[in-house]
Amino acid sequence: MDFEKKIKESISQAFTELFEATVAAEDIQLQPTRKDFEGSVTFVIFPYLKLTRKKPEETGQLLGEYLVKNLDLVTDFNVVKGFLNLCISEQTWVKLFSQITQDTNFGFFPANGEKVMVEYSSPNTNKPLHLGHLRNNFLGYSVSQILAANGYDVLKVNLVNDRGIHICKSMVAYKKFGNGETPTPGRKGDKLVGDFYVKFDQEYKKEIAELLEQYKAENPGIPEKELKAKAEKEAPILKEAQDTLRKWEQGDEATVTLWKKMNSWVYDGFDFSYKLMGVTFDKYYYESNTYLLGKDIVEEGQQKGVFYQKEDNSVWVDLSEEGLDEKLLLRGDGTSVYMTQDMGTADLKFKDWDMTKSIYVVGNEQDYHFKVLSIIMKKLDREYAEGIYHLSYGMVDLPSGKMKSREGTVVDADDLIFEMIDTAKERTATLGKIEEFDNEEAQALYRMLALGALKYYLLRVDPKKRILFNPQESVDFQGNTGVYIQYNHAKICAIVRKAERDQIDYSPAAFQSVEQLHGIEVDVIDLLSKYPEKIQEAGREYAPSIIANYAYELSKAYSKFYAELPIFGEQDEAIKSFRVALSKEVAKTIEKAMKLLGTEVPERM
RNA sequence: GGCCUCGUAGUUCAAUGGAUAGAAUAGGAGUUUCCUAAACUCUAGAUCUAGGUUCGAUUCCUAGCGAGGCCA
Repeated sequence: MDFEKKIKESISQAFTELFEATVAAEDIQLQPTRKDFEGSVTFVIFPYLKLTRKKPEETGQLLGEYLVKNLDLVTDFNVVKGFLNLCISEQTWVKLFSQITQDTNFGFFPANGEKVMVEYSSPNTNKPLHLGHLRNNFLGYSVSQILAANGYDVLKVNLVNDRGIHICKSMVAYKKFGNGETPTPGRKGDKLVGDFYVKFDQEYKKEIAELLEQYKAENPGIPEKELKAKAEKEAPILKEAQDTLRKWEQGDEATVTLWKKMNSWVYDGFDFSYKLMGVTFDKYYYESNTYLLGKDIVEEGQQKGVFYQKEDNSVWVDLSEEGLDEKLLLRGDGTSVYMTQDMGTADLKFKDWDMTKSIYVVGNEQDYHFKVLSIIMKKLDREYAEGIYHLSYGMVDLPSGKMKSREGTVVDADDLIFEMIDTAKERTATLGKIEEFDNEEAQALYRMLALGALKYYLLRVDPKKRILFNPQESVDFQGNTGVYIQYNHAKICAIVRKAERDQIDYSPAAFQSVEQLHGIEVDVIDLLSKYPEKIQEAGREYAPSIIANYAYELSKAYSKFYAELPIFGEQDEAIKSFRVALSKEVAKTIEKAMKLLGTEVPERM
């Protein structure tokens, strides 16, 4: 912010002149003044007492006097203990606000020439998307938007886990029980395939139980645990799935054809869900193309002496220097592990997109995995390794505990969104504010509100923390919610429409003469001016929650302004113009911030 | 067992080492001849425990307790 820089410079100057001490302007930290005290900006004196060799109150007094004398924009000050609170002139606020309104790129940073890749979603193709995926998708999409606003060239990618034993399980169950079923409008492809995955598990459990009885009869005296483990390995349907996987790897035509068919059903289902939730990707990767990558890197690591081979030919990396243990990179029989693949994919990504940062939006159960991946790529001197960042997020749990797709306790993504849309519809109907909407407009609004509520709910929380989701009461439409923010936008749109109708000029020229501001107006300008900092902070921390909380704070400040101060009832034309302009700027900022969260805002609601 | 993350009002979330720990919700009390009451105002309510570093700790360090996760 412009005037804060001036204050810092002046404080630095004051230290030289008053105390013969050197304090660099850029090292000086200012913070917002607490609401209970007079002033807008606060300088904390405590850390400098050794330099000034005076009591905090005295130091504050001297600095305060200096600033008032030397800086026009500081009109007054007060000192409370070690805190110097500064009052900023109202002309300064009006000027600052006027600059903001004229900056068409406010909150967007120019291209910085750096590329970044954000990998998110990364679903398995054996089941539909659920609540946990929603958190992932919203986070990934939002972080991409935030980084783009910070000037990065962002590529959003989805690495689909389309092969492996899980999809083979669905295939086996489909072959056995599918009767040639195909997706229908009422049963999307991902749901259909997911149902067969569940069916597989049911059959598998049945077979285990049967086998266990048989083994128990045959082997009296052997502990049940052992027998059960054996049954789990020997169940015919599992064998069949493993056999299917082998056939797939050998390129067996019938197997590959069925695999392709079932996956294509799933992709159609996912496309629908992604569209519904409003997320997009620039590029897809498929594990069926990447799962064999990485073996050459293992070799490279051995040659460089970073990895080593054990007697059974397995390859390992020793991470004890980093406080971790040894990690397997290639099995004795030469087959890959997940890490092998991820190493290969990391190189592939870099070849495709030459990025300085590579963000992986993946749940926190993989913290260890990504820690290791990042260390390994550094050991291999990959230039992008420093930029690897695991955006780790906590699970979304239900009151009943963890969601388990096999046990049917998942909250399905589509279902949840549709329920939210219904809730939005009901609430809107109760309020009866949109009678003039046609059906299409109404549907668009319901969707906007539903997704606004849901996205805000999942994004306002620090990603690291796990979320307890109570389907009955969690996502609200009142209070600290996405809908509250959207509501403020709609209210402002009504103001702006009226201003246009009344032909009110709210350009800077019309309000530059304003000399007196209400405290709430200063608060709103102050918040508006902080928008760019918040964008930077959110980009630095990969934290949409910072944007979400900011959007709420701004809305709340505006709401208070709206309730307490008249706009069109104001007699002074300049003030009236100013208040319209202030409203308009808040709406613009809300819209921008919400867009970074992947959320749209309505003009009426 | 080893390692990682989290622990703040009844509940869901905030707080670059700064002042009297903010919101929302649920509870209590109010506000609509005035621009959208999905709102606003007032009220009551919390830092897991014990040490340490610091002028100052929700924040950093150590130990413990509790929740979740990862690795065998």
